[in-house]
Amino acid sequence: MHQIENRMNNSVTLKDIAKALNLSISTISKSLNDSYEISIDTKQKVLEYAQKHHYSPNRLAKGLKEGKSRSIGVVVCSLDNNVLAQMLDGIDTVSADNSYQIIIMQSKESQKQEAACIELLYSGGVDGILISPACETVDFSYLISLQKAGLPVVLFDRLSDQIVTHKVGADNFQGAYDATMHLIKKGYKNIAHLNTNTTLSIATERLNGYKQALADSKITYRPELLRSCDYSDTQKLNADLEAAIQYYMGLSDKPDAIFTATDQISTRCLTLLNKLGYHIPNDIALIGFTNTDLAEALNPALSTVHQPAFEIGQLAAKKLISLIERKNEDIEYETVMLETHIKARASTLGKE
Amino acid sequence: MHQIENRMNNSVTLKDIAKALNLSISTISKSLNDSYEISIDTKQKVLEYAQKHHYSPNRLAKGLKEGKSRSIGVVVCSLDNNVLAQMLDGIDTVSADNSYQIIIMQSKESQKQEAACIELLYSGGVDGILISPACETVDFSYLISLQKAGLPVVLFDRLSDQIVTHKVGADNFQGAYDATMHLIKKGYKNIAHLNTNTTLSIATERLNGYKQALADSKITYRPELLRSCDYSDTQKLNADLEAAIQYYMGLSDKPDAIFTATDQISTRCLTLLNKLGYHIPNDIALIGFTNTDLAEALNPALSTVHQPAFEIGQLAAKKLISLIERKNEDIEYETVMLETHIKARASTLGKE
DNA sequence: AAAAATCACGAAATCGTTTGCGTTTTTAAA
DNA sequence: TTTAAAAACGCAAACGATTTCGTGATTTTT
Repeated sequence: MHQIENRMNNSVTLKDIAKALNLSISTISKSLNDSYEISIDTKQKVLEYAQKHHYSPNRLAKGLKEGKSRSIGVVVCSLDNNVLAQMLDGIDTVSADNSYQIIIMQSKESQKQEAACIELLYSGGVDGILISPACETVDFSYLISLQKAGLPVVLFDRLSDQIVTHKVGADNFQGAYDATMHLIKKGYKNIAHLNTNTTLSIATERLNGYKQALADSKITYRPELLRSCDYSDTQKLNADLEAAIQYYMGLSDKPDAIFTATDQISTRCLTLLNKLGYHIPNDIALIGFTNTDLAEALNPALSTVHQPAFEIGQLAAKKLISLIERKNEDIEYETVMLETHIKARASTLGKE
Repeated sequence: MHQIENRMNNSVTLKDIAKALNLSISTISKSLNDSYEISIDTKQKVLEYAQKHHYSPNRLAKGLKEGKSRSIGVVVCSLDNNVLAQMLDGIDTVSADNSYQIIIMQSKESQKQEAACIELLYSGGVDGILISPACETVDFSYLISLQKAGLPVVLFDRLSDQIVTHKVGADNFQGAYDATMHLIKKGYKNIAHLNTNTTLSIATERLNGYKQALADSKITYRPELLRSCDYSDTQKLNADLEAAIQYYMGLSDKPDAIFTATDQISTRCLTLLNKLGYHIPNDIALIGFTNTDLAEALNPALSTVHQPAFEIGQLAAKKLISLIERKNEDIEYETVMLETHIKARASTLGKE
């Protein structure tokens, strides 16, 4: 009874094959693993039987025995996110190529939930963790303790100085610099910047790029042109954005262009500007970070800073797998920032 | 040596706690599972020690023992897909609430790769599988054999008659019907339909809804207004779409509106129409299935058929979990089709 | 005070693998 | 022919958890 009830599924096990072929379990195992200890004849028989009966090793048992599960945990703030979806695609592609499964979990931007995800992944025996930290997350001590316990961790997308490991992201500073420079070259002088209210690397780096471009162009940075929006939920974000736009437009020295820092902010800002009746780019120009395929089709076509999301995912996964597969050697951790690309479109057509 | 090397990670095990507290492994296990066999004092001590040392049960071991892994396999054609991302979000939300992990795999629309995914998930000991089949997939026998072997399977998004189980999707027929009716009410008479070249349920149902709406409105269905585009890759899709549009516009009796069947087709069609210099909706109106948040911001704002993707994901996950958790009872399988919603915007403003 | 019941805990089997080592059989060398 | 060396295979422990059953110790009942 019990031994049948508790079977994971009806799949054949080594024991089944052993019984059927009148051999021992270890012989079966070794045959399937092509051990030198087993004769060719026996191997042949075993392999044949195994294929005929669709034997596939139980990953749980194998994982338990070997101390690894050939699975990678991925923690992101949300699945429903353009850029992240592309990164996940990249991660999955590389993982699949190396026969790793990925287990994706959502932090929903909550530090607490993120910790729960990591905890679950860890106890689930993942071989490593890929993480794009929640914007709430300031304390990396938990992750660090796991890392010290031997769990390979790689940061992607959103990076942090608080933990020493491989990190893969976009060159946000340069991207922001280029975007701002693009505006300046197009003749815009009063450039506003809409960012998040977080301390995320992507936020600060983009802000710094913006500032640097201004400085290099001898344009004085006007703090009143920087607005930060609540990133905790969509409702608040929209409200903050609308307030920011109204604020900008009410300024005596109005901005003539906006550089937006994230996907969400960029597209919503465009929507809101349209809704509030402002003409882009005549009333105000707009360029922003976003990876949407629809930039071209927007009203007007939106100039964007495009990041190589798929490639970031790929590289991050490669880095993690390399970490997993040579745990012993001591490695030099590196931070890779992939180039972004400016796609100039109608929303930054230029003055006059 | 070996017993340390092979440790999954440095996390504490029951054995560790047993040794530290000078108790047996079974006592520890029972304490943590709040067994009546253990005294309150002992439980207290064990619990305290466990918490202090961040004990968390090894999921592999637990899964192996119990014959289940508290994980759900999800197979989709792609991660980088708006609608699917929303569905995955829904799936994940419900799964997390019920402490299941989800393992997502991509079929990339390949039947072969899909089979490999399922195989991997099965041997990985998932407790059930959620699948939106690849468009190549015509043969469900493999999935059916696993199902017969006791693996709960639920179809979502793309449904099929070939397998008997719970199925959750959008009411595609009604959605298409409503979209076509919307066009008709707005005064359009020559309504073209752009669909995929697949035999997917979502494709045929939407086609049927389109036809029914025409029939109910006494408009004769003109087969020459139906075009199917290659869905295997983006390149071909774009080429086919452009050809289709040129074809439509070259017709002596040109269509005055297009109803597009999928997210990809809808947004690309809009982009292409703009690119080719046609004015929407003056030259031709457009309505299509898509869930993009950007419909409002497109040029022009795109009328859409919106499907409750998140809810579909949620419901599918609920159905699967119910299947997993009462395997024994015999269930009546049902197919649920959630309502879609027409969002009328500028791209179907109406004639004159 | 003796018998019975209850309580608190430990030993051991089990899930499906892998693997070091021992054992038997065959083959090669002395 | 005797001995040494491969070759081919089986035994058993181990991974970490759960669970059945058995066994002393304590408490309750008679």
